[in-house]
Amino acid sequence: MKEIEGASGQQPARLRRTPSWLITQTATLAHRLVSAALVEVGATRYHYAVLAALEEFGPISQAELGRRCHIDRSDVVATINDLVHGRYVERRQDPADRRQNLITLTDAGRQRLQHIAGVLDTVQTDLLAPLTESERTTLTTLLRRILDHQAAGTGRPE
Amino acid sequence: MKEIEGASGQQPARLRRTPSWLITQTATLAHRLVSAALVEVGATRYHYAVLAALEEFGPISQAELGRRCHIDRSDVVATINDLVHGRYVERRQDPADRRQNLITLTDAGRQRLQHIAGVLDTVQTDLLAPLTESERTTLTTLLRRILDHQAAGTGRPE
DNA sequence: ATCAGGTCGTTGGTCGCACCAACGGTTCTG
DNA sequence: CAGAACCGTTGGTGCGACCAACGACCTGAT
Repeated sequence: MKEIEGASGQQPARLRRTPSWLITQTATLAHRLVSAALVEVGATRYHYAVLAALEEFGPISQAELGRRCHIDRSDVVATINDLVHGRYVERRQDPADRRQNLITLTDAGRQRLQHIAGVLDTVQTDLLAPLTESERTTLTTLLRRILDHQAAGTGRPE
Repeated sequence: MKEIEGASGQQPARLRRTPSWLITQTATLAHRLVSAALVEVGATRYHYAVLAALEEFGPISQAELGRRCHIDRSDVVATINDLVHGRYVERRQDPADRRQNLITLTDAGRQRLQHIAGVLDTVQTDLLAPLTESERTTLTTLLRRILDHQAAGTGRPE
């Protein structure tokens, strides 16, 4: 038998009061759920980000993809390799600027994105279960504020 | 010169609407800031967590430390090794149960914790700069709710 | 008293993510 | 035309989170 003793497993209060700790902790949790879900469909976070960017912005270069999704150029290469291999995107040299590759989303890619988005949506509702609808938007807003602030003002100019 | 062009670097809206994405994104940001700060004092997240737990709960076994801080047993080993090497904790076998090591915080360790906490505090205020005081507590509360819910109800019983 | 099953510390890996340095090819700019 | 800047690519680093397996040890049921 297991006997769930509630007395033992308590976290240090100091950690519970440290926002950055809570953020990374929550991220770890989200990470676990998202990863587990993505692994099942053979995808990765980078796949999702890149597909989403391509859907929204159309054919675009790898460097631009990296900038928009905050992914390192070198990691974009591997991601595109994967996606090309799965026929989700096409990579071809931009005739107008032979330094660049133009990445194009295929129909299969669009489907793929839809699929992954669905998977993530499921995880989302699971993760945010304890929050009301308005709380979720509040959380989203606060996080966005932090990110935008850091992107614009302090820190790197995105 | 750098010329901060604001027109190019926009993120896909799909990502901006995906909470789990925002969370991991924010975590990455927090991670970057925290790491940079911790590296300067030669510490790591695990160090902080372990020290905080020892301060709050007194002498305790490595397994228990792992449980309280959500750190894998094997990673606790390395962390304690580091801390022992820096004279911040002492590791000795529990005479009552020779399977366990009892980890004790030293005075230097207490100081160390204080120091690290100060560093993290600085990062915190930087990270949460765009939020008002009440917004910060809101954020903290929401994150806590998510974590507690997952720890208690769904998922693992902590 | 014994023995199976559980716990603990430890070793030795794996994997994803974020990042950096450097290279050749290309384009832009002075 | 020369140098600066940019692109894709290769190769490598480091942290954080995990997992499997081992010997030593404790405990409970028989």
